[in-house]
Amino acid sequence: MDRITRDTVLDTAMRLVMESGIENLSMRKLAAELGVAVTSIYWHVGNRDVLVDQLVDRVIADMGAISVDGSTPVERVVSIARSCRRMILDRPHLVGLVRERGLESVMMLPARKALVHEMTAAGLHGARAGEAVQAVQYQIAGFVMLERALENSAAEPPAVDHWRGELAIEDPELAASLSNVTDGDRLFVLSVRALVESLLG
Amino acid sequence: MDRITRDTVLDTAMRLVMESGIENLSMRKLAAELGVAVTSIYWHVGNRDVLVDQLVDRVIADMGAISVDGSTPVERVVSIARSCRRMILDRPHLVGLVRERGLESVMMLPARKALVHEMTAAGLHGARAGEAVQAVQYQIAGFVMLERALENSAAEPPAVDHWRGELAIEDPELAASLSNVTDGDRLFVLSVRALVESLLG
DNA sequence: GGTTGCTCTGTAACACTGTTACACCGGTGG
DNA sequence: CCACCGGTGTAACAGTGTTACAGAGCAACC
Repeated sequence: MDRITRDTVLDTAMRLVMESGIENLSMRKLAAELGVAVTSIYWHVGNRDVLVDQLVDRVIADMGAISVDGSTPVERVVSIARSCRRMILDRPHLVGLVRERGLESVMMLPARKALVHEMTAAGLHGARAGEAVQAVQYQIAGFVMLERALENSAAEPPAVDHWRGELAIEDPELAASLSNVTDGDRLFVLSVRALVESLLG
Repeated sequence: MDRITRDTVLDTAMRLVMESGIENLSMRKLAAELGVAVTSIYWHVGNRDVLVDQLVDRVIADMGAISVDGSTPVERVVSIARSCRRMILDRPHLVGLVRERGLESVMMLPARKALVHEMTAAGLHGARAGEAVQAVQYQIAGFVMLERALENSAAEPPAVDHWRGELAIEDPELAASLSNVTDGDRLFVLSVRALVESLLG
């Protein structure tokens, strides 16, 4: 009946993903939502993989520039990391998308340019600067991915208690700090600042 | 024909996972490998989810104690982190297993006890020590998860070149250091050492 | 007008996946 | 003998990605 376009397909797919996540997006559901047969989608986008790739591209493309502020180099890098983390967490479907397609590296790209700039401005050059950039990138992306994974599994604690009993911490404040659900932003900033202070010092 | 046991099911499942990964483990393949109908597996283990949970438990259980050496506190924590990373990377199927079941937290448990010990021995107490332990744990688990994800997608680079051209780095050595495939162990040790030196300093 | 050719859509199928209702078979206890 | 129960098999349900094939609609050319 009504003709569909590659763009309308991507629009609807994006909407479905934002509503119920990538794990609930199927070609048949997408076709039904468009009021069309499955084959039309395949004709327009080709594949489920390229469909998801296109969605990743869209999300990446509409990520605004990351903000950099702070007077000291450390504070500027920390602000880059924070901005990057917020950007990713503000798009909850992004992590699922890149994970399904193995495109985790694109999550590290936004910060790359700004980090290179700050590192060289802070006096690092050559391989030293490259390693510093990569270290911070890995910390940002790794932290965010892990954070998202943990928040999904926080409801059902793991069945393995092999380790819980072995801890036997005498320091009550330390034990409380470990058993508390972590304040993500606080731990993130603390970690990044510690890392960067050491890399730049 | 031949009776099967919960243990034989788990043994065979573990073997199949080690051979071709969790993503290629299906109840029917497992049943065929056991020479039995699917329903028998369901009778013995109940579910696919509990099956995977059992496999995770097995892998976790056979992880030996992590080794701690080094004279300074920093070196000892770094050695803990390295040992933990090796333990995870030596079990390539582990990451897939915990990821499928959302049990990423179990990957951080082995290091917990040793890290608490070292942090308190280094003079940290209370919430400070707790935050330090969590920071290092997040860095270890996040780094390893990201590392594994990136090595799988290294073959097919992402289709997004929005950022590649924007970089325009003048420092050739820096550019080379960023485009090179990263030496995982080197970057990992460098990052952990930087983080820990700052946390303990 | 008739015919060809291209774009796009629909039907129906293939080969999978996890899961389960139900029948059956063999042994053990009453 | 018979009933029960642990364990197995058959066959199905609902869902997934993907595709071979047939057909509509429309433009262009003879």
